[in-house]
Amino acid sequence: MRREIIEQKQRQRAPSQRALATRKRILDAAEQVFARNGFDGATLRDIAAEADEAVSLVHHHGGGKETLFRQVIGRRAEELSKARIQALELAQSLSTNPTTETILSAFITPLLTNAANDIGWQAYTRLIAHVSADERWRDIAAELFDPTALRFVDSVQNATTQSNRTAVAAGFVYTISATLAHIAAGWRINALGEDEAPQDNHDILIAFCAAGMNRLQTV
Amino acid sequence: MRREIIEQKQRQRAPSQRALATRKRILDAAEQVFARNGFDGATLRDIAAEADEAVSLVHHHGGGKETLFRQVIGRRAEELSKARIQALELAQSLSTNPTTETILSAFITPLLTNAANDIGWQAYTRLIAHVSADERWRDIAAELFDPTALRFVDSVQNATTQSNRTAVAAGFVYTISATLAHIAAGWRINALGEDEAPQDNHDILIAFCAAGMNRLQTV
DNA sequence: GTCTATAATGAGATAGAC
DNA sequence: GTCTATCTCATTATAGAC
Repeated sequence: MRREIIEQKQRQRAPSQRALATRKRILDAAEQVFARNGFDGATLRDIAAEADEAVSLVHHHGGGKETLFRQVIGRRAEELSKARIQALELAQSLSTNPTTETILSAFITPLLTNAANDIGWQAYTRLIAHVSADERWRDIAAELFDPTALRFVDSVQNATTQSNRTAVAAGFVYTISATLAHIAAGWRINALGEDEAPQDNHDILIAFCAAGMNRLQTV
Repeated sequence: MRREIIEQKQRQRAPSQRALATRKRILDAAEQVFARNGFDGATLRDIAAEADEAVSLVHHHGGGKETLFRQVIGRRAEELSKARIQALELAQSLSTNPTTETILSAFITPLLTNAANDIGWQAYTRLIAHVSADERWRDIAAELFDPTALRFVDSVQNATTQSNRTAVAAGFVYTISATLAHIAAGWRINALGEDEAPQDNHDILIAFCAAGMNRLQTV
């Protein structure tokens, strides 16, 4: 019947459980491989192997390499932003003037906590590092991460009574950068610390960044 | 004559001026392209186009993609290390107890000054960022950058009378990370600062990192 | 949706004349 | 050293049977 055909175009049949599971496994695999090798270093074959699926299925669910990358980035972005905003609002409800340290902690801790417990989030963190470091993904950062980041920059500017907004923004980018190094460059910290202890201490990171921020008041 | 053939193997004819110039142009081009696109994103064809040379010449002088990459990294490493050590020793000669800020400035300023005046050094800075962020180049960092970095970690540990060496190493890695962000992520700083002014202020960076370091005394 | 097969492209590397 | 031509392989992407 004609009508059925038209309806199919408008509202496709809901995906089966198996299809959804396949799709999830492909996105999970892509997350791992992109995080490990970067966008250019990753291949659809690697991803297919990691997911134990056919290459063409990766293409089918992913919609091409770049679309797949953007899907993977987008998948956890909203959850992360919500957790950050929620932590910020909690801090603001507890004090009318939260400290710089408290604000930065609200930004950093949700990501670090997720990453500590879940290899997917751990990979996602490295993905954010790739996006943050490569201007080619500027639009992704602008769409998915900047709105939240701007709220935090506002709050920090408020907390430090800093009139130079660009300085605050710079400090915030340094903070983001240090956070990603904290997670992804543990090998370098161990090399320079001449120590095998993989000390994953959030407090050191947050103290470092908050002190740096506060110092900018007087620059 | 047999003897001539043997001599050729031992001591090859010195390269011509033209060959040296070609080689330099290829290394310069590789520096730009690797910095722009990363190791995986760069192609020998891009490099050849940038150098305006044949692809096979890139291969000839570069010795393959990875060797070329290592050559480019190695080319400026010694000069950078010397400038850093020299700045450190100067600071130490002026004061028996140089401040954290002075020490970090000795590490950061040579690179930033070079990068401000020379597009080759600017590209090189982004290359260091790639090497620092990717564990796959761990051996390069260990060989070319860690010896100098270790001297600075020692000095900072001394200046901050910090017993927890891993904390100092962590702070130092955060500092390196922030420095690279300072140079490579100006676009992000502008986005979050809601400002077009490309404020390249070294003082902000150094103040931020030194304050962060000093804060670690009490963590 | 799934899978096999294959197209189409672009990559790094090399051969050999000059 | 230089340059043209080419090899070989891995890549993304698609076609079409089930």
